[in-house]
Amino acid sequence: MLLMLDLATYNTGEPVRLRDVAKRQQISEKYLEQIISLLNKAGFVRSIRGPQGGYMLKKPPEQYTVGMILRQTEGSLAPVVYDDANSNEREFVTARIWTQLEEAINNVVDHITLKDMLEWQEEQINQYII
Amino acid sequence: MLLMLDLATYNTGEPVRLRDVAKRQQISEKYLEQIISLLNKAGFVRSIRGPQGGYMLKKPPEQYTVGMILRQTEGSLAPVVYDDANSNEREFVTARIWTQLEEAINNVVDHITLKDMLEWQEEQINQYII
DNA sequence: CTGTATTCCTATTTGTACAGTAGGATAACT
DNA sequence: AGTTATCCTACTGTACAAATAGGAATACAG
Repeated sequence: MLLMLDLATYNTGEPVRLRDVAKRQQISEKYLEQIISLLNKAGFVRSIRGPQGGYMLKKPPEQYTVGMILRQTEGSLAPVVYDDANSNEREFVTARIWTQLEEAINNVVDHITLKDMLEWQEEQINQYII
Repeated sequence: MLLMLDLATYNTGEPVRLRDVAKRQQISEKYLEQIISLLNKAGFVRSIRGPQGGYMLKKPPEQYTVGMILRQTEGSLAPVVYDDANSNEREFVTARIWTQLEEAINNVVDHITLKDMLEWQEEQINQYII
């Protein structure tokens, strides 16, 4: 999440190195590698190898929702993965709760884009100035 | 959760033994002991020791929300516990997302009562008859 | 064409929270 | 007194995210 937000923040046309993201977000470079690998395979970012290489968002920030990103980097968004094989009588009622929760969660994360987050960052910076 | 639903289902005035809950819900009795201990300390159930003992809901099913129960049995409901100590600039934006998620989740679980779940159970049983 | 910077790949370790196990102490009914 | 149930506390297992580690592949710069 912070990784994608960082790429959006430095979305200048020049590729962004993981080393810089790691330094800014205080996350180990090795860990970022694994996360970005998923985002790369999902086609969310463009990677450029070698010196002056790095990563860039493929699309503008408003086209990435938090949901899209989390679904790639975490597995599912549901607090409990609903297992069809266990859909017996005993769990029918709890399954109904998980479904409602999943809908509520999706409704939040699918309506927040990277652009929204960039704007929140702006607001925060302005707070310090005033 | 299934434990409280079971107590609600067999809410006749007679105490319900954990052994019976364990058998019905296929959860180990020893595990149920630990869960009910939390619910007991929270004042949600009345316990009666000795032979013919067991547990009973203190209040009618419509006065227990899923949120109340989960907050006792699980720790917090938030997918990530928001740590004030880390509320620095870096996490300001993500904290805002967690807050929105928490609100959405609470909005779901605080509006489902044990009575609702009992009714869902009824619906399910009727399905099999028809 | 060589050296260096970066992504890429895969395996291993660690931390942690939830689920489950175990053994016995305490209380109350008959 | 003996049995039935709750009560208490400590330990074990397991699954998953977070983090670490070492090296292979690629591409630029001189």
